[in-house]
Amino acid sequence: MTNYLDGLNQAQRDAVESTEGPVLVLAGAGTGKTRVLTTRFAHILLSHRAYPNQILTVTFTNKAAREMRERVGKILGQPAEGLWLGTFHALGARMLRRFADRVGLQSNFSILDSDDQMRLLKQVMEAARIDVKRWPANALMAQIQKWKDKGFMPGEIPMADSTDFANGKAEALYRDYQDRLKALNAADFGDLLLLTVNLLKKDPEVLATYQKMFKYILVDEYQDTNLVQYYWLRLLAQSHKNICCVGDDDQSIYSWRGAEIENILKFERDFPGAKIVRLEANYRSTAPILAAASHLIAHNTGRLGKTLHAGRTDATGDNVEVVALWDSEEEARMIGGRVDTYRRAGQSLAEMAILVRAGFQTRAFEERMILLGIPYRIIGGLRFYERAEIRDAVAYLRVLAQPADDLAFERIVNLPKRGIGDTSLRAMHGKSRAAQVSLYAATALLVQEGGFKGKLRETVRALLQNFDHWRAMLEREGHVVTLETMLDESGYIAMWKADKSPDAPGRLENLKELIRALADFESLQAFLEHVSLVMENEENSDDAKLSMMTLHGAKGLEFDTVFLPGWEEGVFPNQRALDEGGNKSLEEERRLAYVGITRARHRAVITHAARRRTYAGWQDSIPSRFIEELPEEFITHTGSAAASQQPRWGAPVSFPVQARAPAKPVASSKIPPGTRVFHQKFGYGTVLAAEGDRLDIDFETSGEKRVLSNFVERHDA
DNA sequence: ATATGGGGCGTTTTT
DNA sequence: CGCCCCATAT
Repeated sequence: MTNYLDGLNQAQRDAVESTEGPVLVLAGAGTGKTRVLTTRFAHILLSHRAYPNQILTVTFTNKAAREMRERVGKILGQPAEGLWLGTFHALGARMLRRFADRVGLQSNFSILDSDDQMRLLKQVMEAARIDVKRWPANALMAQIQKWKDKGFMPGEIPMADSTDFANGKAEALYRDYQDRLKALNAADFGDLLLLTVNLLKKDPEVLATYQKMFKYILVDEYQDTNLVQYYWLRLLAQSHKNICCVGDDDQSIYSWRGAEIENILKFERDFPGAKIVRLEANYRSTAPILAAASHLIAHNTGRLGKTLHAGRTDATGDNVEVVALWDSEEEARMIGGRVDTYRRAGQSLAEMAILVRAGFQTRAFEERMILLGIPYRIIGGLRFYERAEIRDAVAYLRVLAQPADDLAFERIVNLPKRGIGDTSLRAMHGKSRAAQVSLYAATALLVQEGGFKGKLRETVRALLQNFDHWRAMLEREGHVVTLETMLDESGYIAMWKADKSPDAPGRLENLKELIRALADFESLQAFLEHVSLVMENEENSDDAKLSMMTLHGAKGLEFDTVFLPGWEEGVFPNQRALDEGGNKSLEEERRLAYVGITRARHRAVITHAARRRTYAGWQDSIPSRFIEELPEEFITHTGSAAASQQPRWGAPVSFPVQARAPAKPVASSKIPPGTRVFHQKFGYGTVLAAEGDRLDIDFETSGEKRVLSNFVERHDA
């Protein structure tokens, strides 16, 4: 029974066995973080320190939660059930449902997705007569989310976090928005945490319930927690203080979502007497890959400091490749070719991945793979439940489960088209406001009072009758049959069958899939919870496919071969991030690069192109500064656009550990107009003008371009 | 009430 | 470039 501890190294074992008191495990990439977490969980159980439901285990993604659940089950030798194991949001929802009445909700409240949120907010803004042209709703949404991330309820916004949005009305709009949510018996994603923390703060009984219950708390990816999540953990851990947070400050990549890297940096202060365990032996990657990643991340400041070393003896391997290409199409061709080559050499497609900075980048590769006949899968693209047809079907279910859900009702009231248009909807809204009831109830009232005319009246009456009928059916025959019947009788299925567009069959297929999935749940309620919080692209993932995903989506995964395309200034590091967050964002981009490289076990291929196709033609680009930050001795430079006559690419690096290296305007002043220069991508040219760190250069082969000064070398005659 | 077309936009990352 | 939103015509 103790063999689960075998095969752990000293540090890992320490992390597993230090069960009492606060523990921070600093786990570098590939150092067995998940293994430590799951083993620790099993250890607590098997040493009889707690029952399964007395351990709270929090992860960031559903994927991680699922994996934990599986691995724990394996150690225990039986499926792990009744656990408090899940994402912050799922666990928050669970607590909130139990005590919903204490925050003014009913326990069957709906969870809104971002689309619903936006529509609701727009309605709120309209009602407040805000000029939506001047003050865009998405900006306010972002602001509200930021407030929620920090744990502020309306009326609690400190001066420092106020905004001049809509002439200072933002906070009032936030309050309106929350009021509307409550009236709809709904919560948005942020509420799942915000309202729960508020509840724990304000209600000693609830707090005591959970504090007593959770003897042990395990937290994955602690570096990505934001303030509410931190409050949530601190409140729950206050009694037993057995909290173990696992994280890696070098992999903190969610600051845009409110993650506070500070949380991990100040753990010792928040939990006095905390023990710190460092996991530094990497068992995943070859020495060159580790060296590349370590060298790169060393350019960041303010790290807790960890030194990854190879934990395996067979860690030799090929250098990390940096491939310079002429344009983005060649990049796609080249990577497609490599994938094909490796596949023919016997490597499984399942062991290869293309990791991009932003979702749209996968498109070029998709086209290429289709052409080559290489099966691929996009991970984290449109999630299943975000597809229109799924959201429509779910909206039907929401109305069924909760008639007060106006947003769902509005979505399907005229879908398929029934002739219930704007005018009718406006009448319903009017009645709803006047009678202080939901849209659904207001519509029923209108029908009773003879509010609709002629054919419309019959249509509306029929729709309401249908819902009564389906609701009765739900009682009698269960949710699966009901959904099938409802989609059929409402005409929704017929609508797609009549649709001639090429994706209609796929949508029908998705609906079938939804019905199949529904069968796995014992209640409609449980299913709706799953759909809004958990449901992902659950492809039949048995056949080997090449994976494509964003770097964010790749965190926690590993592959034999990893392709990292688009390492160009503006793309990666991303221009927006740079514009918005300056050096702080640059460091986060660098961490993202670190995450990318460390996904690779044996082979990492970084590429960059000199010209990239954008929506409006071609755009020139220069190599990412991150490329210069890699250790030359572990890098091999190749590619059609690499300067073959140059012994080393990007040779003179004059800024050793400077984070914002290329921003130095010094270099350009040294290169006056008229100077003949050489650029790695564009070849020889003459400087036309110098401006800050940028040079306008007339290249002999490619014409006029603006480039960063430190990418050119002087070539005075 | 719906269909059609022009115009204006925007592209980071996710629970 | 393609998408979404809005205004106008039927």
